[in-house]
Amino acid sequence: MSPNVSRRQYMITSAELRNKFLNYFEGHGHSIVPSSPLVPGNDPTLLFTNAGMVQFKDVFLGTDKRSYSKATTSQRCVRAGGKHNDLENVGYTARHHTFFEMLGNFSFGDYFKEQAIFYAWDFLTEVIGLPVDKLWVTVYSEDDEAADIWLNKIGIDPAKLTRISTSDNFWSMGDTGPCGPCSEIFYDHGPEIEGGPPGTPEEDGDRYIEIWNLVFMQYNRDEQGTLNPLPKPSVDTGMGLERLAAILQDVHNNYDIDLFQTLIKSAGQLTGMNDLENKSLRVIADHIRSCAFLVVDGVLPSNEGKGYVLRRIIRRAARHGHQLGCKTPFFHKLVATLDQLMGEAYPELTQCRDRVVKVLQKEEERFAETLELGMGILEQSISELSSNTISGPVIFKLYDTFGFPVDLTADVARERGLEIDLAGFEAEMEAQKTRARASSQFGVVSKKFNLDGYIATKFLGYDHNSTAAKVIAILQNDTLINTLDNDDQSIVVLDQTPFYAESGGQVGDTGALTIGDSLFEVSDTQKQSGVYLHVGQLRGGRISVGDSIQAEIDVEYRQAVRLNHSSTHLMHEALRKILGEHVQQKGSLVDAEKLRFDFSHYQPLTKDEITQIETWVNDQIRLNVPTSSQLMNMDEAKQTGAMALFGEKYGDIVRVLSIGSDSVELCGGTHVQRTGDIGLFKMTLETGTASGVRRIEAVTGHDAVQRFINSESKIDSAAQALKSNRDDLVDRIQQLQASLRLQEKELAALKSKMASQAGGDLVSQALAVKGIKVLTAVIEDADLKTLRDTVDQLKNKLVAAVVVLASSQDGKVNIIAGVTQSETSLIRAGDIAKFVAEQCGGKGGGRPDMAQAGGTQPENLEKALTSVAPWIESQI
RNA sequence: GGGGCCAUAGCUCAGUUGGGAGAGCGCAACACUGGCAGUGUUGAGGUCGGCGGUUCGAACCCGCCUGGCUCCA
Repeated sequence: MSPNVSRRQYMITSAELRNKFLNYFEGHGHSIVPSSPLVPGNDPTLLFTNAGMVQFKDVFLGTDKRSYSKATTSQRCVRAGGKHNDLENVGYTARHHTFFEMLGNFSFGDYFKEQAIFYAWDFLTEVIGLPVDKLWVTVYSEDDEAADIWLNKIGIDPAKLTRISTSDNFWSMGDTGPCGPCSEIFYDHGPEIEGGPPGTPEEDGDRYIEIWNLVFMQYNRDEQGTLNPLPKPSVDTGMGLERLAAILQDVHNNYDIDLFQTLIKSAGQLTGMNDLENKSLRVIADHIRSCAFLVVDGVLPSNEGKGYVLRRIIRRAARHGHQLGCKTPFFHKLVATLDQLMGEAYPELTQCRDRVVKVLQKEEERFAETLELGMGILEQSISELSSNTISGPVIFKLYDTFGFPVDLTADVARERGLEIDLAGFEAEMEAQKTRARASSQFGVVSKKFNLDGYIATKFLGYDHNSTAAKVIAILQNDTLINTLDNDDQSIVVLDQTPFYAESGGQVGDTGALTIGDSLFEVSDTQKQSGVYLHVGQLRGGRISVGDSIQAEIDVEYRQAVRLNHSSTHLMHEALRKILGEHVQQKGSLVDAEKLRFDFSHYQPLTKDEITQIETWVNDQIRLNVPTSSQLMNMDEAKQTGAMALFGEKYGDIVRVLSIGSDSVELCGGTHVQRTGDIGLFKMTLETGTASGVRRIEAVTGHDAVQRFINSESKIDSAAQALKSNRDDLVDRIQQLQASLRLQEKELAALKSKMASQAGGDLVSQALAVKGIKVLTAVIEDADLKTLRDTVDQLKNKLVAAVVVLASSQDGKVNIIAGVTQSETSLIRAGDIAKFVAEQCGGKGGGRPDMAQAGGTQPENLEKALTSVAPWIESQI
């Protein structure tokens, strides 16, 4: 194809462009490597994959080898948050995205500068036919080699080559390691758009857009900052698919390319928004890509780390839909469109499609509730605003209480032209952190002791309950002592021990250290850099450093802990089997009384799920299979498929524990020998601790049996008390409740009827005061509601009247005063009620036509009622 | 582990100086209609999550508990 072919002659789609790129480099001997997941496999410093080279990092560093020396990828990337890509901007600018695809070619010690530059130029000008005069090139100021290739081998116009001396054109992975100069290719969108060429003061304008960055890794920077030439220089390039597509489709804004337009159209249909230029549609179109792929790559919405980023993006999309008037979940429905657009290039999306839809929908539904609530509160706060700034406390409350993300508050503020007090918000946040820290005190051994010079304690507790050991050190009040002879809390360090120190959620052992008649009671065991700390008190005698003592754990206590710990593993497996593979341990506590397990799951467990889990675990117990543990290195452990905890640090040698038919986990804890030892497993609690995290507590063994016996006995007692049997118990209770309710209702009806009769008799007793009938009376044993009903009836019968009825019960007086509607302008019921109540030692109030009062002096009631008529006469 | 918010009719929710438990939808009966849809009339349906406290009086104020949500650690 000639370089001068007009772009307008054909329209290349994003998908075609992606293929053209990969095919071009495959044709030049590159291996097409699939995009790696968005969650980087072994790089904890990186939140998400944000460039094509991430999956090759170890190859560039030389610690990983591949079967190929040239590769090409279309890498999915996420950038959300951080200084380079503020989530707030996405959708409002032409080129900010949370998700984008990076096209790249890589040479691992194969070709270098000349070939890399040739490929780039050849692809741009020959394969996809960009006009030469539209391209602009930069090189690092000191990179004469690259400049020479551009000018003399490629033959570009010297006026269109800029030497840049800033770090923009010198790339490095970190403070040390591979680094080198870059050469960037820019595209000129034309003079009608503002901005100058790279290197000029106007370069930040939108006219010249960087499309391809070629990184030439040729140095290794050592710790002194010296650049040493690499024996095999490498190449890493990256080109944004969306930017390139925009150029080829003759549009200036990335959101105008085919891929986004299809998504925007879909989003428009789903939200009922016809204006396809609407910014919210762009936000949604952008966000569906990052959200869908994050879920594909195993991220679930949560309140921290990666999950929190995902949740914020989903919720931002949801809010923009909401803003368009779409009040029901819609976002997840876009997955279908996205799958059509990108499923072919990323088959993992198609595979996980149903799960992605489910996760997004769930989060949308959950957010819809808090959104509605939060928006209402925000609207109200804004309407009450005295300045043009939303205060820190208000932002914080929205965030803290309703989970209403700060960037959404900022969005709303921007739309209304309001400022937000971010500093105030941060202050509130800091206060909350301080509060949380202050109240989460650690146990006795919170302090770090200086234990340098002590060798790690030898742990014998997997096979022994007791052992002889030598006292290495004794600590009391944070100081080392030689001899312990008082009963203040102390810490004893031994050379070897059967005591398990708290770790992996399992509590430390308790027990005793003895020598002769001396006894040290161990109440807790902790460890610090391999040194075991036996925490406890001396109960007699004395213990000195150097003593040979007998260390013995509390066997019963440990056994209870073992049952709970092994059950935790079985339950973890059950959760994954029954709820799904997304279940991940978020926290675990195992002590002698119970086990507690926090895990990621997006909704409360149903009764049925709980039953299934309990059944599965108890089935495993009855299988009574032996457990096994093996020490092996990490690579071997991975091959066994053992489950490791994300974010947990493991040593080189790990302990792989198999329990029951399927559970294999890395675990240093103590466990039963056979599953049957557990005896019985029963869940006692299922609750939530944070968004997306559920907590289960359960009991096992003796405690579980005891619980069962207690429950049985309670059921029997209840059945007996209700003169029923176990099977009919629930029916019987419902029956009794129904009959009780019926009787209460009959009683109320009866009371009302009696009052009405009593009231009828009273009509004739009304006095006439200045044309108003005044009626006062005591109705014995009438409650407030009865009095009220009677007053209403009397008002109806007497037409223009004041009615005061009262009753006394239990040393208290109830008073109801009523005034017919037309007389309320003359006298108010509230005043009458107050007048009467005050004479009976009480207070009262209410509406003009009806008021209610009470007092504590029934003996004064008669007199007070008699005084009503003269009082009214004096008032009107 | 420490905070915050929420719980009112079958459903969605309203309910402020503490003083008569409400609306819409749904449900039932009746009327108009050949029938359905529809319309109208009437009605049933509530331990205001539970327990305790303050008060003459609590859906409302206070404390504890249960459940859900949410933030921090």
